[in-house]
Amino acid sequence: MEGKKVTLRDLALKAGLSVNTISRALKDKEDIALSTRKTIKDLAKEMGYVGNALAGSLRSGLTKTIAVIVSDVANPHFGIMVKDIEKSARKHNYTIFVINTEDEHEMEERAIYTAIGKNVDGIIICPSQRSAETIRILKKNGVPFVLIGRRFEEEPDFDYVICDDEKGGYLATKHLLDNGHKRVLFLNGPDRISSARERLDGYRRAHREAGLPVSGELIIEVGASAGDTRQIVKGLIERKADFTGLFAFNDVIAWEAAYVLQKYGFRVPEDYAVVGFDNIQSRLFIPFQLSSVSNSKGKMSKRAVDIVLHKINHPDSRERFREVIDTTLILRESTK
Amino acid sequence: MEGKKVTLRDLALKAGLSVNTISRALKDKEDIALSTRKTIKDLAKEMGYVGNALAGSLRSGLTKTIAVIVSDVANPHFGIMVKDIEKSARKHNYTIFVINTEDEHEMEERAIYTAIGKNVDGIIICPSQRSAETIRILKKNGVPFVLIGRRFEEEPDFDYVICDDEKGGYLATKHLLDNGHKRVLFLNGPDRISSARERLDGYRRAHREAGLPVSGELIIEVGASAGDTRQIVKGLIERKADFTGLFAFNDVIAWEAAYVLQKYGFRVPEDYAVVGFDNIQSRLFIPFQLSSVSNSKGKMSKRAVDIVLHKINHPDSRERFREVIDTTLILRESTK
DNA sequence: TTGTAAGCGTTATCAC
DNA sequence: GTGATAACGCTTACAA
Repeated sequence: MEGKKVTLRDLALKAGLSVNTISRALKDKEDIALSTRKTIKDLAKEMGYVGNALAGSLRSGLTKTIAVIVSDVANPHFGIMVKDIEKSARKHNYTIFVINTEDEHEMEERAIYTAIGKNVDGIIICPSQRSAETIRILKKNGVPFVLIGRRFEEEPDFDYVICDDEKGGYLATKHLLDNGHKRVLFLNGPDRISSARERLDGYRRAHREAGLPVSGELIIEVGASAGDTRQIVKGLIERKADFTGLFAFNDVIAWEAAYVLQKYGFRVPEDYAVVGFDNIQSRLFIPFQLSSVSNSKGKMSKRAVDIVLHKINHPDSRERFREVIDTTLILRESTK
Repeated sequence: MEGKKVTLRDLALKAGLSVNTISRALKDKEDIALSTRKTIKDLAKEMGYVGNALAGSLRSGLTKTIAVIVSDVANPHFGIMVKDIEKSARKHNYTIFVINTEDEHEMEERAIYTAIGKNVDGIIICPSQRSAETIRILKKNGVPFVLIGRRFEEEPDFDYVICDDEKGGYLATKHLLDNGHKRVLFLNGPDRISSARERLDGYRRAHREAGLPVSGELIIEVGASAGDTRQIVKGLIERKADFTGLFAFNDVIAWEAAYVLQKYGFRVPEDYAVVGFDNIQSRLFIPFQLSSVSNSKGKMSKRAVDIVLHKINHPDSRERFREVIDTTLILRESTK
C-alpha cells in the first residue's frame, strides 16, 4: 500500500497504451474514445495517480504558484492578509509560498531569489526596505509582481495596492487632538517604509490644521519585533514623558503600549487615549476596545491577487496599477 | 533590462563552454578549474542568472519544499506556528507552501492533493477531520508527513507532535474549581478533533478529583469561525446560564467570550473568571491579562520540522515519533 | 482514435 | 578539467 509515486508511465504500462494517450485521456481531450477515457480515469483513481505538476510546469512554463513575501505572518495583520490572499489564489487554482523576511534586507533578497528560482508565476510582496533595489531584480527577471501595503515613490513603474496611510494618520491624530490631547505620542514604524512616512505626514497635517506644533520627541520609531515597544514605553513612563494621547503605527504596537500602561496602573482611556492602525478587531474579537484605523485588509488582499493574476495572464499589457484604498477611523472605548 | 530568464544554456553559449561545465562550476565542484569557476560565477552574476529549481527538482526528485496545512493562518495560534515553521525550514533551505483548510473536509483533501502534485518533499499538517482517511493518501503516496497539534488514536502509525491536551484541560479546570467556581463553562472545539476530546478528558478529570459533577449543559462546542462564539455567549448570558468560571478551547475563543461579557457590563475576573489555551500572550502583548494554558508553540513547530526533515532524509527509517509536549498553566489577572 | 518524437532546464554518468 | 549524453515526467506537434 505504501509506495512510490505513480507516474503516467506506470498507468501506460498497466493499460497497454502510450503515455501520451493516458495524459490526454486524463485531461478529457475530445480525440480520445470516451470508453478509453473512462477506463483510464478509473485506473488512475485505483492506482492513486496524483500527477507531477513539476514536470508539467517545466514544459508549460507555469507553476500555478504565487509567492507571498511579508515581514511576519505571526503579526495578525499579515496573518489575516495571507489568509485572504491564499483564499483568493486558491479560487484560481493557485498555491502560495509564504516567506517571512523579518524586515531584514538580506532575507528579503533571499526570499526573492528563492521565489524566482522556484519559478513562481507571480509575487505579492510587502517590501521592508527603503531601497527598491531588491525589487528591481523582479523586473529584471520578468516576474509579475505587485507591492502590497507599501510603495516606492521613486519607482512609479511598480504596481501597488496600499491603503490611504496619510489619511489614516491624519484621522487618528485629528481625533486625539480634537479630544483635547495636546501632546500626542506617535509610536511609528521604521522610517524606511513608505507607510510609516505617510502616516507621519498625516500626523503632521492634523497638527498643522489644529495650529499645534509637532514636537520631535513625541515621534518615536519602534522596531518591528515584539517586545521592543515595551521597553520604549516603560522608558517614557519612567521619565514621565509629557503626553496623553497615543497613536501607534499598528494595533500590535498599540496593544503592547496599552499593556505596559496597564502594568503601571494607568487606565485607558482615562489616563491615556490610544489609537491603533489595522483594525484587527474587525476579525479578532479582543476584549480590549481599541480605536483603530481600518484599512480593509480583505479588499487589499483581493486586489493584490487580481492584479498579479492579471499581469500573469496579460504579460504584454502596459496597464499600471496604483491603488490606494480608503481608510476610516473606527472609534472604540480606548479613546472615549 | 527587462527580460526572459537566463538559463545555463545562455551562460554556456556566452562562455563558450558546455552547459554541464557551467552547472558544475556554479556548484563549486572540485573538478572544475578554479579560474573557470570564478569566470563563470562572475558571468552568472552579470547576466542575472537565477537558476530553475524546477528542472533541478525534476531530475533530483527533491523540491526543497514543505507544505504546511492548517485550518486558518489568521488565527494567531497558527500564524505563530507557521512563522516558526517557516523559520526553521528556511534554515535548512526549505521553502513552505501554506494551505488553509478552514477546517473543511473537502479543502483538506484538496490541500493534500495539491501538495502531492507539487511534489513537496514533506508535509506538516494539523488535521481537522475525525477520519484519518485523507491522511492515508499521504502514506499511500509515500510522502513523509507529521501531524501537528492533533492525532488519530486509531492510527498509531502516524507520527505526531502534540501538546499535553489532557493535562492542559485538567490544569485549567482544576484552577477554576480550586478558586471556588463550582460551575465551569467549557467552550470547547469540535469533538471531531483529538485535542478537543483530550482537553475535555482533562476537564472531566478535574471535576472527578474535586468530587463535583460534570453537567452536560456546561460543555458547548463552538465553531472555528470567528463570530460564532459571540452568538453563543450572548445566548448564555441572556438566558442567565448558571456559571462563573469559563474555560475556552483556545485564546481566540476566550477573548471573544470575554469581549461579549464586557459588552454586557460584566467584569473579568470579578464576575467571571476566564482561562484560555495557547498562551498567545507570550508572543503578542494584548492589554487583557488572560490566564492561559501554554503549549510551547515554538517547540512544537521546531520538532515538527525536525521530524519531517528526518523522515525526508531517512526514508527507510522505521523510527516512530509520538511526541507530547508538556503544558503548563500561566496565571494572569483574568482569574485573579 | 492513438502513437512517436522532441523538448522544457537541470543533473548524473562516463568518456575524453 | 571539461564535454557529450541520457534522464527526470510531462506536454505539444505531428505522424500513423
